[in-house]
Amino acid sequence: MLEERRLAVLRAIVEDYVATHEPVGSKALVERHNLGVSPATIRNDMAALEEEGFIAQPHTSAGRVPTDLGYRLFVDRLSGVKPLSAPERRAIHQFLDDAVDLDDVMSRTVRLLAQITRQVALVQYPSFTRSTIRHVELVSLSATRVILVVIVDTGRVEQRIIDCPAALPEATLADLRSRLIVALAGKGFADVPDAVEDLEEAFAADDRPLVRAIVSAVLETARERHDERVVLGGTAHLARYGEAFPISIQPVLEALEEQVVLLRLLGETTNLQGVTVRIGHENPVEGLESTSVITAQYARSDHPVASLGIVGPTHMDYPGTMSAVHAVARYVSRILDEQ
Amino acid sequence: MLEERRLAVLRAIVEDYVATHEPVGSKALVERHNLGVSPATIRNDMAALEEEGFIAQPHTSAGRVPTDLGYRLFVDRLSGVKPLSAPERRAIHQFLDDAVDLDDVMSRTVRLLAQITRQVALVQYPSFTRSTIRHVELVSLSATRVILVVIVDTGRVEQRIIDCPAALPEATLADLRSRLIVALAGKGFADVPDAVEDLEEAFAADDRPLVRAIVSAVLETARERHDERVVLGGTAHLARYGEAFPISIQPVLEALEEQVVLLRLLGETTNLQGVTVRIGHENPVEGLESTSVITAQYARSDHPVASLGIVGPTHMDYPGTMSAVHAVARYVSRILDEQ
DNA sequence: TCTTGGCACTCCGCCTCCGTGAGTGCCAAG
DNA sequence: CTTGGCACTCACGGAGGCGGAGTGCCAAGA
Repeated sequence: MLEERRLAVLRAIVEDYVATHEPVGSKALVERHNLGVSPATIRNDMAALEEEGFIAQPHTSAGRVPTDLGYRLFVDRLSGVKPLSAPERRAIHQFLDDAVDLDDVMSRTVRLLAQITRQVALVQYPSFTRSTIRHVELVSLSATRVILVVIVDTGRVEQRIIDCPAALPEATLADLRSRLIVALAGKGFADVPDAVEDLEEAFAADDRPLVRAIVSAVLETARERHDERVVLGGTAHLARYGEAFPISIQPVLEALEEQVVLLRLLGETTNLQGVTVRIGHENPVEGLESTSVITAQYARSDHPVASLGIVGPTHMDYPGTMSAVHAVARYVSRILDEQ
Repeated sequence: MLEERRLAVLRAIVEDYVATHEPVGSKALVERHNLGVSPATIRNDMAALEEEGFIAQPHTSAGRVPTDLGYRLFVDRLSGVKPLSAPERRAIHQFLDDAVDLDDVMSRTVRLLAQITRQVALVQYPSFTRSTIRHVELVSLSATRVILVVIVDTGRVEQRIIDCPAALPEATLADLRSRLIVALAGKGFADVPDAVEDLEEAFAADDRPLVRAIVSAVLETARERHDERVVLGGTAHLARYGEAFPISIQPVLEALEEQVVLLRLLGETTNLQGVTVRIGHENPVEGLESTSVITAQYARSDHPVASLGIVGPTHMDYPGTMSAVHAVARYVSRILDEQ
């Protein structure tokens, strides 16, 4: 009961601070939320909460501001699920249903997510490594150049141009193509090395260097996490918080320019009801200490294939943003299944 | 002689303002540049320059700041070419020589350009419409689904999945594939409609709906300026100018999110020694009134295929940035020719 | 043991005021 | 046309002075 009110106070502080971006005091708190006690009582609770590290004062005789720990507790135990508004649902449908191909789905998703959350949005392309190969094609461009095309069940297509060490007979190419298809179709990317291992032996000694060149290109395509492509959108939202943003937005923009960083943000997804929240210093990335990242995985045929999410200031509307991210991820999964 | 000194004064004002980002006064001017006359004389020149609209005062009794018109005159008549420094040249080589494929060239170029100019960089993918088709491939995924792959001489590969109205016999597909290759190889995209026009007639009536579906996909690929893809980098540089940036960076970030806007910026390239400069209000885009855009075309086999460039505040180092953009464009052309 | 009103205290934010100095325009003399 | 002199303007920065929001503590009441 005592403990309970303290949590209610923390919740109220988070909600008010997110709404106003200003330190919140005891008096304002009892006025806006009917807590049924006096400001003095609240002050006692606040002192306790501060002692425990959930809130802090920017300076003496100012109101309180939630700490990262405070937001964490809020997200874990205090925030209910805020259902999306009807217009938001409609926006999701309208936006994504018109997508014509995978590129389109990805770019529409990132714009959609940025728009409804009013934050920076990240969307990762379906991962190769978690997908299966649908088809492999070899097309000769010239005597010594071949283009390798790999088609994956999520709709992704990856190509790579191969320079052969010597002229490549059409017959050999045709043979290799059909063998590759047999060896790889339906396989996951992790299985590629095993699948192509013995391929070379089926060919005459003369052809082997050529075959080897092509096989190694296939292997590289599988190994190289070329797949891990992330699209970014809504960076303009960062500039919305003039001085209100804890620090300069420059380090944030810099961090977001690095594909590696984006992957790291989306990568480590520990599932909490499908949505992961990383708050402030919990982020594994330098420059994003004063931002929170909310991500969710999306799936194809119930197998997770990649993640999407948003980056925003720690003082964001967690319930609303979490359900938006969740909803978009689910809807993207549905779109992928339809195709 | 009189006219000449006035221009020298304008040049000095632009140079000082670009260096300091602070309004420049008559006294500081004679101190830093040896103009051989007294501040009072400079003041007369300044009054004349202001009258003509080349400079302005932020407020009474402040120094002068160049106007868009002033920068324009500076760029057109006053700025010499500033050669790149050795480290910059080296950076260009190191950065771009390692590129393995077109995607890699594009992403390296945008990072390079952002790094050496310290501005936001834009790089457009080689345009389909200005390229010729090297190869066309049709691969069946299932009975009714085919993937169309178009390979272009700049190294770009575009694919599209086609849903056929009925099952597609392998023989028909093979026939169509070879006819398409004959009809399209070596053609420019503008010629595609003519080239495929009569294709349908070679097939049996039963097959025609299928053929038509595929041909129209080919046409769409050619028509749709899907090609016009632009990559963006270095947005963090926008945040460098804290309050120094004329206005908020938000509208700039917003404008740069729109692919259409990026294309417009890169599109209208009126050649001035290979480099185009658009200053402040000369920009055809809302939100970029206080930025300048510097672009250059790059080529493959001496035919321009696309543009690249940078966006920065109007008070930028024009000579240095122009030669950087120019140099990178030329080097990208060279890389494309090598492949 | 918890709650509450009272009270003194702190300190940020904001306003005003004023001095300083950089910069200007004008003018008359060279 | 150039130059030094001069009066004028105005942004900027620091000092000072409130006002008010917010706190912590305490003693009394439930």
